[in-house]
Amino acid sequence: MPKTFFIATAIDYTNSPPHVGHAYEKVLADVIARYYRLKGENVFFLTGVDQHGQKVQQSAAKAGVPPAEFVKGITQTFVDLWQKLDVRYDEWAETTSARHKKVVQGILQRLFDQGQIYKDKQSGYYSVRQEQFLTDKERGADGEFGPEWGEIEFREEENYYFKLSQHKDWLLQYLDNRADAVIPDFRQTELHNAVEKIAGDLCISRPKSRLDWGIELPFDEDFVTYVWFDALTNYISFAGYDPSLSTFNSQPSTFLDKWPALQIIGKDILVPAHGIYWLIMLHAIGFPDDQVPQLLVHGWWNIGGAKMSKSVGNIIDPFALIDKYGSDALRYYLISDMATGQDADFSEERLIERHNTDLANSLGNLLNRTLNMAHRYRKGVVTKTGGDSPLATQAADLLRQYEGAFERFEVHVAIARLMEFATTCNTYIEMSAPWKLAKDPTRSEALDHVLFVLAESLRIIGVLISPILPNSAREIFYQLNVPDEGHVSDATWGGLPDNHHLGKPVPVFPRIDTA
RNA sequence: CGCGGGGUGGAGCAGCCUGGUAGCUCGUCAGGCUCAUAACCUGAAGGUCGCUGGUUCAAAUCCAGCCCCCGCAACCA
Repeated sequence: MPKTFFIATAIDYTNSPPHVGHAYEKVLADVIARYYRLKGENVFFLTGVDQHGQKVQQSAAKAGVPPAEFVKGITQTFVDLWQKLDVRYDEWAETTSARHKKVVQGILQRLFDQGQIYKDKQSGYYSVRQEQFLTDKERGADGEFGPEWGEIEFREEENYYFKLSQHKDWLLQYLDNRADAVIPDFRQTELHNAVEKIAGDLCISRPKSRLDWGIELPFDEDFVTYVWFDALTNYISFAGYDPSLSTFNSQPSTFLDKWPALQIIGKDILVPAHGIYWLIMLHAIGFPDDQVPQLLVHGWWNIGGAKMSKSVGNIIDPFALIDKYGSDALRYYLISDMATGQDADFSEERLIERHNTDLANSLGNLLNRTLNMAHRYRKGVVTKTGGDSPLATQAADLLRQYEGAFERFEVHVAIARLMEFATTCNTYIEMSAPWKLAKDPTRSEALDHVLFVLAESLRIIGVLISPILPNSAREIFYQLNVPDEGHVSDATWGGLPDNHHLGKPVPVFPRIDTA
């Protein structure tokens, strides 16, 4: 059985509904997942929600409903969004599920038994409002804690700690030995620098007296697990990991077939959550180095150069965009207009521009004019002729560059190459001027050649654009009257049969009018 | 001396890892075409690739120093 390509996104926090940033990460994962499916690989795409924790407990209390009920409502908005955006995942992670709880507790118990978790007493200044201990890092320039922390009191509290610092050297060595542990590489540099500064251990519990919306520690019923061992564990608990089997190789084959994952996360949760805590957790429970997941770190959508944030109130609602422009238009904008790993600036005008320029004017119009000419001059039937076409060579180059870009997760580059090919086809039409050939009976074969070659080019574009625009690709196939292609090998020249009857042209990407 | 990112024609960006005539979209100007979604194609104007040094036959790209902008408490991808 072939190895499964496992791709996971961060799980979203169910404290508030999704914004366009959430949408980006899931669409990026979906596009990559669809690309691997197109390559014929088994794909396991995992995404979901993080439902526990303080903020949820607070928000629920504020809304006057129990946390479980509150979380259910927010979770549904995420599910609805993925449905609307055609994000097709294979497994859905919810941290309140019994299945997940069992794995979290199993892992905690094992680490506790191994002496990796210990109890300790912490005392210091504590912010009641923020529900956290404050360190000197939180002090302002004047040496005092600022008003944002509210009431400050001195407090003593017992908690459980995970021996994080014990694994620091391992993590440094792992990062040194694997250049692509984190993509892009500057993020790996950032992580490496952060790891070198690891000083203390990791607090992994909260006393129930101040937080009870979480998973109870298996060895102490007075505490719940704090976010790290709860949320991060989802990547293995929903993939079939069995915590009762202590060695990695004894894990069930359903798990071993999938793992390790490619994990897509935002730049804010690389350090320390995923880059440090998660990787060390896996190492501590016995995952060998070659089974440590690769982290693909993406940037942020800013608004006019400023960070998108609730407090500023510049959150972009993805539902409104889908209702206005459609799922494919939003998917196209998000994926094409951001260089993977970098930040980008979100603007609705830009979304419209990219849609009109690339999809309507270039690709959509190419399909439309090709089908129109085929119907006008040849009653919709295209005939194979001898002779090579420059487009065949270009298509082969395109495929090679497209695949190369995807292997590096530079989806924006793959899209750019696709659009360049569409432009090449448009230029080809100008050069060969089919409308002139049609008037000259002696050039009949040349006309057949041009029309056939264009239809074949469009078929290939349809295949290659399907991971990004699943719905539009289907429409393109329908109008070309070819099967809904399912494999990247269909993107090689020569797939279109002779005497092929093309469908009727209907604009696939109507221009978005702003006037 | 904290960490990281960015500084490329009027605007927005790619290229930088793996040095070799500076590319894309929008905008402007001129032309062409008429199959097409007022779409398409060609050409032109417009850039000291933040600054200063260095390496090299050759630097936007590598190295050093400097300047400016952004992010690194929380909400949060």
